[in-house]
Parts: sequence; C-alpha cells; structure tokens
Amino acid sequence: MKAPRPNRYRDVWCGELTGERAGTQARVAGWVNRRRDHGGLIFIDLRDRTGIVQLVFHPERAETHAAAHRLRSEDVLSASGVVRRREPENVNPALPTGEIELAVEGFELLADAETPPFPLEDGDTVDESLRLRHRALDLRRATMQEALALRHRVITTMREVLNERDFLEIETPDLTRSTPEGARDYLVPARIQPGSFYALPQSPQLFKQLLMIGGLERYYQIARCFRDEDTRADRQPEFTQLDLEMGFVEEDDVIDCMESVMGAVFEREAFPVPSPPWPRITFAEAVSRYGIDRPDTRFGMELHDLSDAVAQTEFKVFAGALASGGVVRGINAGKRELSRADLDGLTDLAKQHGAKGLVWAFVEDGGWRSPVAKFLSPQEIDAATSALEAGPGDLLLIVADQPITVGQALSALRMEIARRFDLIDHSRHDVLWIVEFPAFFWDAETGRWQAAHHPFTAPVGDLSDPGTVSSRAYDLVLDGSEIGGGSIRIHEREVQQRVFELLGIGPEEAQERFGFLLDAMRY
RNA sequence: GGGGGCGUAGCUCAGUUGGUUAGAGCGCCGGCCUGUCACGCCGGAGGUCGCGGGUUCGAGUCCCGUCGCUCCCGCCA
Repeated sequence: MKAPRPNRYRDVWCGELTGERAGTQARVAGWVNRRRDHGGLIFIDLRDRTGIVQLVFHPERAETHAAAHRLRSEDVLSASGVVRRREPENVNPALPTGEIELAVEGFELLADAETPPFPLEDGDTVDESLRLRHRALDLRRATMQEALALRHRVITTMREVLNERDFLEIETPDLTRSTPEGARDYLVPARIQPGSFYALPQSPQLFKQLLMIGGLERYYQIARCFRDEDTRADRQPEFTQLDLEMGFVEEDDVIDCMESVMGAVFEREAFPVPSPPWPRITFAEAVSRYGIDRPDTRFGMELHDLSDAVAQTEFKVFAGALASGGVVRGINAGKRELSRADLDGLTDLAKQHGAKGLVWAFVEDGGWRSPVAKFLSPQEIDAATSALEAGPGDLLLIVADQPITVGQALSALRMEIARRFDLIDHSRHDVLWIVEFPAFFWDAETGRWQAAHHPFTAPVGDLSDPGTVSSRAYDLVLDGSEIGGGSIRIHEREVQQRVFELLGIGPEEAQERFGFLLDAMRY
C-alpha cells in the first residue's frame, strides 16, 4: 500500500515496516493482535490491514513499560519509537516484518477493548450467528479481510475488461415494479401510494432489455439482486451478480465476451482452471452423461443406460418404470467397500432426490451380490454389467424411474461417492458451457408449459410442439456449480406473442408484468 | 411447507448403561519471568447442561413440547 500521510496516529503501515527503515523513528497504529509479557520485556504484535509488526517495550522506560503491561487483545493504540533491526537469532522468518521491530518510546491508548467473545485467529470454526452478532470483530480476521479484498479485485477486473470492450456501466432502479424471475419478491410499502408496494428487483432483467431497445448497445452493472427464498449453504436472499446485455449479438459474441471477463478474473487470481475457450456440451449430453445440467466434470463415473439390457426383464421395479416411459440407468462406483448401513444411507439419499429406491449390486465372478439378483436373469445381469463397463469388485448403483428423477438421484449419488472416497482433485478446477437448453418443460403441478429460462429467451424449433423446442440459452458451470448464464432474446414481436400464449400469459397479464417493456418494443 | 443434525464454561468440544462434587484445550484473572513471536511456569475464577413439562429414588443423559442455529428436499438458477 502507499504510505499513509503522516499524522498524529501513524506514518507507516504495520505490515510494511521493513529493514529499510532501520534506525529511523516510526509511528504505527492498530489493534493488539497478541501480547507476550515477560515481566521484563513486553512484546506486542500490532495489527492493521497490511499485517503485523512487533512492538518491544523495555523496562528502562518505566512509565511506558508499566502502561504496556495493561495492554490486552484488541486494544487500539498508536505507538512511536525507533525501528530496530533484530539480532539474527531473533529474526522471525514467518513474518514479512520479522527482521525488525519497533522499540516503543511512547504510545497512546486510543481504545480499551473488552475481552473478545470469540478468538480472532483462523482455525476454530466459530458459530456464524455469533460472528454476525459481532460483525466488526469478525471482519478483523485475516480470512475475512482477504475475502473482501478478493471480491474487490474480481469486480475491478470485470470492470476493466468490460470497459475496454466499450461497455457502459449503468445503474438501474431498485424501487420499482416486480421484475418476475420466478422467485418471491421483497416488497417495500410505498408511502406516497398507501396500499401499494415497490418490489426489489430479482435481477435487472427488464431494465437491461429496455437499455438495449434504447440503443445503449453494451451495458453492464454489478447488480444487487433480491429473492425472497429460503437459504442454502451457497445461496442467500440478497446477492450480487455481474449483469450485462449486448445488442445485435449471437451466442458466440456473448460467450467470447464472458470468456474474456472470467478468463481474466481466473488468470489474475491464479485460479487453476484451463484457459478459454472452454468446452461446450449440450444440455442433452450433460443430462445423459451426468444426470444434471451442471455437472462436476473433475471426475468420471458417468451414467450408463441399462434400459436395453433389461428391456425384457420380469423384475417389476425395472419393467414398471420402462412400461411407464421411464428409464433404467446406473453408475459404476468402482471397487468400494460399503456396509449395509452405508448402502441404506445411499438409498435414503436417492429417495431424498425423488427416486423410489436404489438398486445396488457388487459384481462378483459368477454374477451379482445384490438383493435383486434373484429377480434378474443371468443374461440381464451380464448385459447390465457390461453396459456399466464393470468388473469383479465394482459397486453398481442403479435407479429406475422417469428420466429426470433418475438423473437427479444418480447425480446426487455420484457426488456422494466422490465426496466419500475423495475422488475429486481439489488442486484444479473445471469450467464448461452448457448450451442448447430445452426451451419449455411441462409442469404437471400447474398443468402448463413453463419457460426453462425466462420468457424472453429465443426459441429454436416448432412452437406447436413445445417439448422439442430448444432455446438460445447458455450456462457457465464451474466444478458443478452454475456460475453464470444467459440467453439470446426474442426480437420478433409475433414470436414473443406466441411464447406468451404458450406459457399461458394472456395479454392482460403480459401488460401487467412486462408492460413498459412491451410498450418500448413497439417503437 | 417437509426431513435430518446440533444446542454443556467466553470459544471449540468430551461427558460411558440414567448414579457421588459436570470435565478438557484455548481464552480470562493473579503471581513469577529481559528475546518472545501459539512465549513459558505456578495458582485461580468461571456452568439456569437453550427453555418448559414429564418418567424415575435419581436426568446433561430417556420421553413430549418449544425456541434457536445448521444442512438437505421443496422453492430458487
């Protein structure tokens, strides 16, 4: 960091006091990170954002020494003295400032801290609600400061790349009408129209489309989004996303742009992912190979289809699923030792993800060791074994159900096996695009077609047969997490009309939800 | 909305089959200590076992309820 302007508190950062300053006067300010009181000598590690420097208090300066004796963790002080080079045997190589120390001549106690309610060292995992109750204290921890600094650097990189590509950073309103994205809105009472509410944006979706119609061509925003839904470990109701929109572009333009943004982010942070361009696979391929549209591709264990192998089976579970349009699919979990209790746990996991059950089998020389082996013919077992490319000792996990359910269950099992047997190399990361999403899916609950992305996503195919229509949407997936996505918009008014009709969005509802955008599209 | 886990000292946790005075490490307080850097040594304080009810001669432990945290499903990209 640049040296601070010298004032009554400090003239140098703690973490940047080095040998060059040896022999000179210096003043530092910060928090007591740790004290080591020897009765005679007292050592205080003083901390600011840049790091730590060791203060030494010698008994000869009786008054200062006595005052230092009362210093405790997190006390705030400003101290001045002489920068001393340490004797060689006292150098601390673990500390960037370890070659020197500040021999304190005087200090001012700026704040007398109570004992912190939890340790500020990294290591122990302290209950998060306690940390949040004492947020300022929590923020003093190095990992928290580094996390916020990382966030800053990532956003800075994004801005640099996009600015260079002639994007305009434009803010859109927060207090507006609902911008439906499928989630619940957060509502804010409107004082000037009692009984009415603002909705906080779930995304700037409609506004950025308005900007394109308005001829701004290239827009971005580091946008705060609000969705009133239950939390997950990696999801919270209020979050920030890089939002952007471009005019007159096709998939390759957007993908190229995002690869240069995210490629730059990864490269600057030395995050170990392959350089762009990144592989693209279709939605259909992802679901077929991994059961899910955001696969973790850092390990194999892909899904195999057994429907042919057991097509004629009399085993009711398989036959029933096939008869009702379902599939039988499985993964080869490899040579694993699992107890009956472990297998029951996997069965529960499969059920949790919608499957009615789980068929497990250990491949042996003569056939399968499995509760269902007796229901299957030797030919069926052989065919299934070879379809799963399995050999003796391998554990097979098989699910029979509707394709989506089978994918969800097997995908969850695949991840669980990988976690339990540590199959993922965490020193590297995988990133890929998923393209050619289905445009619509049938929602049995509402008895309607639903848009897989949002209703402005351009469809490809025959709208009179919605199940076959794909969409010009693309998602970016990192290690099994969706980290980005978007789509090419519909620009023909008639097509937009037909999509709304298909989704059961009548003219009134369309006007109600997207009115200002539809109005804008008329000109 | 549904399911699982957790809740014991300031923090992180242990606590056996229900059995005497509920423990450890760290932190905190006091003492000693002039080269430590996770300083060391000695001593000490600190508990509504989340809360309420029940079973029992006896409950941190078993049962019911409730509150809080957390993870997962639903929901949500």
